[in-house]
Amino acid sequence: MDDSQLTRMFAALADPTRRDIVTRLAVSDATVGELADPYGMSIQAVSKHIKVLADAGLVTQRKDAQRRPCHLEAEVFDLMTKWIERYRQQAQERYERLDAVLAEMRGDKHLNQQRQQGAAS
Amino acid sequence: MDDSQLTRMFAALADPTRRDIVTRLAVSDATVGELADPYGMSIQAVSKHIKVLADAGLVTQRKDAQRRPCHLEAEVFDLMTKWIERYRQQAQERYERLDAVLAEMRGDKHLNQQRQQGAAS
DNA sequence: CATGTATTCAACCAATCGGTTGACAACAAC
DNA sequence: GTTGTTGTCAACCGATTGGTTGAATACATG
Repeated sequence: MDDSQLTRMFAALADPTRRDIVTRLAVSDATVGELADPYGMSIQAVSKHIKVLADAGLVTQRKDAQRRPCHLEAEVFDLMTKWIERYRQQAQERYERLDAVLAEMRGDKHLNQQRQQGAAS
Repeated sequence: MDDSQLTRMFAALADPTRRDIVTRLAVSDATVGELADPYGMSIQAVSKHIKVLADAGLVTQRKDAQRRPCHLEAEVFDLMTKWIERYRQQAQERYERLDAVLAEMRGDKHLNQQRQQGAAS
C-alpha cells in the first residue's frame, strides 16, 4: 500500500463535489455529462474531478463511443478503511489499557506495586 | 455528521506528515515539540499541522504548563470509517447484483426476457 | 524580576487547487 | 464530408495550502 496512493485517496475525498460523485456512482455507473448535470459548474470542471478520483484509483472509466462511463472501484475503499481502522483500534486499545490501569490504581493497589516503578510524581 | 466536518477530516489526513503524526499519537500522547522533533521542519509548521488535525476533531490538546500534549480522538475515526463503508458496501452489493444478473443472462434466459426491453443495440 | 522553554500568532512566499473559457479530438448520424 | 455530441487538454485566475521567519504569549526557575 503506497503512501502517495493513500494521499491521493484522502485528498480526492476531501472535496464535497467529489464525495457526492462517489455517492452517486455507488448507486450506478454514469457518464461524465450525467454526473455534471446537477452541479452548477462546467463539464470540464467535473471532468477534472473525475480525473482526480481516477488517479486515486477510486473510479475507472470505460469507453463507449464518445461516452466515458464512470465506475466506482469498491475494493480500493478497503485499503483506506484498513488504514483508518489500524490507528483507531490502536488508540482505542491504548485508551482501554489506560482505563484498566486507572481502575487498578483505585482498586487493586497490591497488584500495582510491581508496575509503579518510575511513574511516581 | 456534518459535511464540512467530513471535508476537514479527509483533508487533514491527505498530508503524509499529518498521517505520520496520527500514527505516532496512536502509540502515545506527545507534546508539540516531541512531535516536531523527527521532521525536517520548524516547530511552527508542526504546530500548524496539529491545528489542522484539531480542527478536524482528530486530535485534542490538554494544558500542562507551557506544554500542549496532543491526544488522538479514536472515536472520530469511526465516523469516517462509516462514511467510507456505506459507499463501499453499496457499490459492492451493486457489483454482486450485476454478477447475479449476468449469471441469469447466461443460464435462465426465459427469466430475462421480461427485463430486456430497451437494451438491444 | 530576568531568563529560558514551549507554543502560538502574523506576515510572507511559492506551489497547488478548484473553477473558468476556448480549442481540439473522437465518434455518430445525417 | 459536414454537423452535433461527448469529453479532454491548455492557459488562465483567485483562494488555499504548506512551508518559512520573527514577534508575542505563557509558564517555570534561578
